[in-house]
Amino acid sequence: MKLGVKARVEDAALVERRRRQVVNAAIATFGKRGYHASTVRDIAKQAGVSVGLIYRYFGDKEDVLFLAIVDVLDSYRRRIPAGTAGITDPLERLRAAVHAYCSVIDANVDATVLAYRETKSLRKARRNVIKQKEAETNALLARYVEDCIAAGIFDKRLDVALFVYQIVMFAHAWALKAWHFRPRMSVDEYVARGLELILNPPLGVSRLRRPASAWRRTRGRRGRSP
Amino acid sequence: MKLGVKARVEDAALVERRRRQVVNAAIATFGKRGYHASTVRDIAKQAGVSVGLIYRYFGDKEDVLFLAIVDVLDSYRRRIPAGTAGITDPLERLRAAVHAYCSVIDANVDATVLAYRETKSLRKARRNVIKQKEAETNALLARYVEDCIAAGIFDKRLDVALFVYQIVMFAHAWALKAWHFRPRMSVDEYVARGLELILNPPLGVSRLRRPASAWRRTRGRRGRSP
Amino acid sequence: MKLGVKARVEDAALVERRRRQVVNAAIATFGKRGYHASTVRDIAKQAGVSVGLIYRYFGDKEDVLFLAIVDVLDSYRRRIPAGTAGITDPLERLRAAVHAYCSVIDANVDATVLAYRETKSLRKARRNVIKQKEAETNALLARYVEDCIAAGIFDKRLDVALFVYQIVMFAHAWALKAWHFRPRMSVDEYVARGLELILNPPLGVSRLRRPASAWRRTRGRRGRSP
Amino acid sequence: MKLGVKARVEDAALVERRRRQVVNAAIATFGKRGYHASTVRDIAKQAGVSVGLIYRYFGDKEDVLFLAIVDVLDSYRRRIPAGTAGITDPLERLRAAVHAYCSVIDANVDATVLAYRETKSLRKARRNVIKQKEAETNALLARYVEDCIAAGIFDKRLDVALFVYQIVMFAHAWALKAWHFRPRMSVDEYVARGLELILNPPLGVSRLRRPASAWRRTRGRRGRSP
DNA sequence: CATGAATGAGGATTCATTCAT
DNA sequence: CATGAATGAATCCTCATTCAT
Repeated sequence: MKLGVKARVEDAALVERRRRQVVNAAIATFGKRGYHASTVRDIAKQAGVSVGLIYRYFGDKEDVLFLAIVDVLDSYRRRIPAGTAGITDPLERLRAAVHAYCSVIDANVDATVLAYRETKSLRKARRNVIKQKEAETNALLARYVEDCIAAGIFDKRLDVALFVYQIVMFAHAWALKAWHFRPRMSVDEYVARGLELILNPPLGVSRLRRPASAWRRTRGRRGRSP
Repeated sequence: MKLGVKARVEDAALVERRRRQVVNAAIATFGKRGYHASTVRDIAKQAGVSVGLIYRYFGDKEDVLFLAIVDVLDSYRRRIPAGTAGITDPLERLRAAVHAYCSVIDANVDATVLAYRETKSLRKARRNVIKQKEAETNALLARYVEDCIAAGIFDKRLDVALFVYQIVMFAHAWALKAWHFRPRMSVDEYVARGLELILNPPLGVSRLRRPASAWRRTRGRRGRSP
Repeated sequence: MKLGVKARVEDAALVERRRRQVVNAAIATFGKRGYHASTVRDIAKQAGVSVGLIYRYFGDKEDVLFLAIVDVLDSYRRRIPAGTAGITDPLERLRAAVHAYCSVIDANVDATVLAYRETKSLRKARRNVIKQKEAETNALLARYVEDCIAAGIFDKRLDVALFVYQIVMFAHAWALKAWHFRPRMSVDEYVARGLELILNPPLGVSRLRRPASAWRRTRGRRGRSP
Repeated sequence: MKLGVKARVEDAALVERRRRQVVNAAIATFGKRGYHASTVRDIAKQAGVSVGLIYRYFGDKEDVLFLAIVDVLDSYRRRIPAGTAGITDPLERLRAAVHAYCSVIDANVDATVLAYRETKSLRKARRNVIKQKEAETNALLARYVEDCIAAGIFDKRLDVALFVYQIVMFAHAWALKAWHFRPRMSVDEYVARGLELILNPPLGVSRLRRPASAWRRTRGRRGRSP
């Protein structure tokens, strides 16, 4: 009864296996044609099972979408730490994390776009689960960023929350704007050029302390005295 | 027969008026419930017209979606220049453009998300029109960025293409992640904090470190020493 | 929105007409094959309309069943008074009522059986409406019976409630056991023989007053002198 | 291969036992939710066996319904004689039979209603078996009635066939109109009051009036002259 | 030009039945 | 003999689209 989705089959291992089988097919199908345009029959065919089987492992079509999206988000949370394993230098670790993030997305462009397009097709409670999953991934990145701050690599006044979102959007953009980027460069190049743009400012550049009220407008030339 | 959508009614002015009426209703309806979950009846009711009428001004439901998305994208292209009118300082103009962009999006969060979610529901030819519209908006921003470079405010080696996309994603994020940002800050604060993050690097900060294997063409140390 | 069933069409007269058309078809179809075994398509075909149309005048298949059963019961309540119009002699009026009741049932055997079989397929609230309708018909008969008592034709100690149910069951039996009776006699004969059985005792035969508690058991010899 | 229902299991005693187990579950389940609304899984669960097992002892779902209804009718035929055992007075025996009949029905209201509702769901040949069973029960009662006539308790011109049906309908009404009667009286009271109504005429009461056109063979004035 | 009643193809879902273990 | 996972035909219902008024 994982995440509120209940199966009509007991054997937990079988449920796990069948659900993976169907979810993979669903990601492929939804990813290609979208949720509403995909029929349950399409998914069944793609998964090589009968329509009936799907309904023995999922309550309804929305359940399939839900677990598909959860699966995508979980793969981020699993692979980002995997991609940074063993790296101790905080900045290199952050770079590696971004690279890992973009790589998973690159391997799952359709799935990522799916998560964006169709989360709204879920009922509220489930949208919240999705947001929670996303928050967890963001927390991973936030940790790496904070490590950089702690190590003195990034300025301590860095706007961490927004910075993390900048990274997230950068990674997601590889999927959301794949039609633009993919014909023009590899993920690796994308990451390299993107990090260049994103990282330089935090990189030890001192930020003038600014009064809290001073958001917006006039920002004087700055920093980095020689 | 604007953009390949043809009406069964002659009077051009009427066509224009009716289409606007329907498109506005469609943006509201699609934005709230999504394209597939919205019925043509929903749109008709929202627009205060009959279902039949819609089919006299649009070929089918997809036509409505198409013109709705086009309308959204056009509003960006119209309002960004409007928001920068009269500003001569290149950097301030860019800032103003970003602010304008985020403001339009703020005023049309649902519509923006709609464009993201449902562009894939259009047939290929029309998706390309949408991409073209988006490219035009991007070109607008690129122009402002290049003005900054020309004015010596940004380093001439700035990765303009990616930088523009960074801005675009930043603006879109306000809609795509509205559930996160909106409860936490105003658009104005969002723009101020975001520009802080985004603009600093192009603002001529020397880059201290480069990845061992420098992606892409060599980039010399740079610029803009005081 | 008669009886909680709502149409998606405004024109009340049209709703009335279409519903009658569909209900008639439904009574025929349900009556022949039963509710569950009849498909909405069957009903549509029988009514000479499209499936879609049915759903514009009824919320779902159960609504059709409901209005079909209501229609049957209403026809009883309408035709029994019609069959007794002008008859002033209380006993003759009761006889006429029974005859009318059995005649309507004879004209609608399938529909009557339908009401018996499928009322349980309705949700509780609607079952109660049905019961109410039935009670109204019973009240009609009860009135006629009481008139006979008032006229001194029936003994005033007659168990009216049960007597009415006896009549009701007698009438319904013509439908419920149609397979038995119909090959053996006409409704007219059925009514005549039945009334013979049913009416004789109340017909002025004095009933020994019996203590209220004496229900059941020992009933002294009566009538029937040795 | 009882009554044309064949098992895929040899052991006759086992077949008997399993079928009883399943039939009991089926009566409970069908009785509660009706035949069509009950799934084979429901029955299996209620019986504490697997779905597969049911198909080893019954050909299909209809077989289960058939044997369930047969079982109900058989219980009538078994318990009516049981309820009259040892009673020699013909009238008392008839009274006892009616009481026994109503008591079995009271103990199986759902099952009785089931037989009414769902007999039509059986194919013709089986409906005939059911009718035959019912006829056998009726024959039982007819015998008791005729004994009363033979004993001179009932008039010999009594319309036996219809009189028996009157009794049958009276008994069935306790189930068919249970929602009405059960809250108002006990079975015992029901039987007592009902017999009062039913028996009086056969008990040799003179018939005062006859319809102008006397249906059926002439019936002379009888018994009990004033 | 505007309306909205009517259509019916298409899709989600259920459940009787089979069969490998 | 017993199980229950798997199947897919069958059904309800929706909704884009048409067309007579």
